[in-house]
Amino acid sequence: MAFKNPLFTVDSVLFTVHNNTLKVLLVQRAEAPFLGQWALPGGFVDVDQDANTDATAHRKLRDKTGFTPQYLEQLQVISGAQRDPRGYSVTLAYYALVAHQNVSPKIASVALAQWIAVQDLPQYTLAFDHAHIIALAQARLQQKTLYSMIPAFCLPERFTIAQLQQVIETIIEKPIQRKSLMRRLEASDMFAALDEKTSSGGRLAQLYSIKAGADLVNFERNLMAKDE
Amino acid sequence: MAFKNPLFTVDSVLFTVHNNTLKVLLVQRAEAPFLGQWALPGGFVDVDQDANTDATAHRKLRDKTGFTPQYLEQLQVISGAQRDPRGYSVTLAYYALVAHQNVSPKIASVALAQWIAVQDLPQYTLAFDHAHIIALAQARLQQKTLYSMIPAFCLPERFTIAQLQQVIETIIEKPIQRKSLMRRLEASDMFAALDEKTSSGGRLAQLYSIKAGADLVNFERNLMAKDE
DNA sequence: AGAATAGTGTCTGTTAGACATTATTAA
DNA sequence: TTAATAATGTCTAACAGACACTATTCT
Repeated sequence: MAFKNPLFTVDSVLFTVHNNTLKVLLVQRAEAPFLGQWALPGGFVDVDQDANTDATAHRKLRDKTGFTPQYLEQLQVISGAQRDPRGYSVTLAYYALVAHQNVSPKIASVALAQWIAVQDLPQYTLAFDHAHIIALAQARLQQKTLYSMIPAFCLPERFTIAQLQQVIETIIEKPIQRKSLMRRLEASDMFAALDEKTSSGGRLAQLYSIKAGADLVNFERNLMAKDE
Repeated sequence: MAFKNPLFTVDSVLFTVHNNTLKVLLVQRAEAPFLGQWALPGGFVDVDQDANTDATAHRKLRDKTGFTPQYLEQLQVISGAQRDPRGYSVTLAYYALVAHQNVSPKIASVALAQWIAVQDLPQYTLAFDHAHIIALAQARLQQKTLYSMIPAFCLPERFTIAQLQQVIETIIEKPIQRKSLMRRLEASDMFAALDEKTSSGGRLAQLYSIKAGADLVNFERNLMAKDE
């Protein structure tokens, strides 16, 4: 076979929500090209270690955060001759979600990894076309938030409806009706109401958790069909 | 970098609808492994010819059909050590749509390519995990048919609502309401009513075509939310 | 006229949006 | 008691499903 095999890498856009801000995990590149610049965590498939590319994405994230994300899904492949100075490259991008407090301590200990607010990204120069990949991932996350409970994977194990609402509103950058959220939470059958409530300044709030082994439910309609 | 680069290939699941049957284009493999068996059209990226992997998919389909599909979209990456006897492999699968009469004559002249009804696939032994990839593509096509006009890309340039309805019902394997389809056709603004009608046994039917440069519209709800 | 197919009118069902009302807690 | 937050009740809006009805064409 006379074909030059293009470079194949796996990169992940790991999101979290903290302080009503959507953040993405970036690492400082330790080698050329783009040495020292911020980039998505990722790298080459290790054919001896990784059962498949999902395993590659998980392994690379674990190396940087010490943790496995609560949600991980393929985004898309980006490819071309110009996007990597080393030559023609093919990158499989994933996007992932994690609760902020799950990884926060670990991150702090790795000086080369850092959460950066998506809204601040214009102030950074990212390696490769990683800014573009993050934009694709954000758009996909926003879209999926309209028809699923995917934002629940940004929350700690026990959480309130108000917390879920906050995370959703942070992701889609629009307010939603609490009532609509409660209806969906009920209908999805993904969550269990715990025998516990939590104090929040007024009436105690019911705590929920994701049922063990619950699949992500897709609703038949989107929230917020209207533009504002 | 000490990593063995895995094999990277691009394969496409090209669908069409003919005689109320969903069909997929398969080609007979001309080389080992799986020599002579039916497989998806695809192959290696040619870094000198292909601007990106989309171009690879297009080129491979053009080689087999002489035509460019009306619609082409990434499906997902499938990877692992066991799926190709030559070793660890990574395949980017696309799915694509074309109007049957656009490629039919060309196919006939290429003995190595053939349309096979999806419902007949259990009778065939496909190369690699291509049967699995086709199943993934079919599921995605069905899902997307519920919230977009994607089936329009299986139709000739000028078509009637009845034809569109037939194609949709073939893809999702369920009947839909003609009225609902008309409402969506109107709302989507993707189609132009031509100054022409066509005879079909009764009242003449309005002909439509996809507006030049029209983007595929996504609706806010799915059709057929109910299971039957 | 009658059969066949195209297109419309309109009522129902479901679920999201809006927002008022009630419930519960801490200070 | 008051402020704050949680939860519910309920009306409206949008749009898909159902299906009757009208329109147009051919034989």
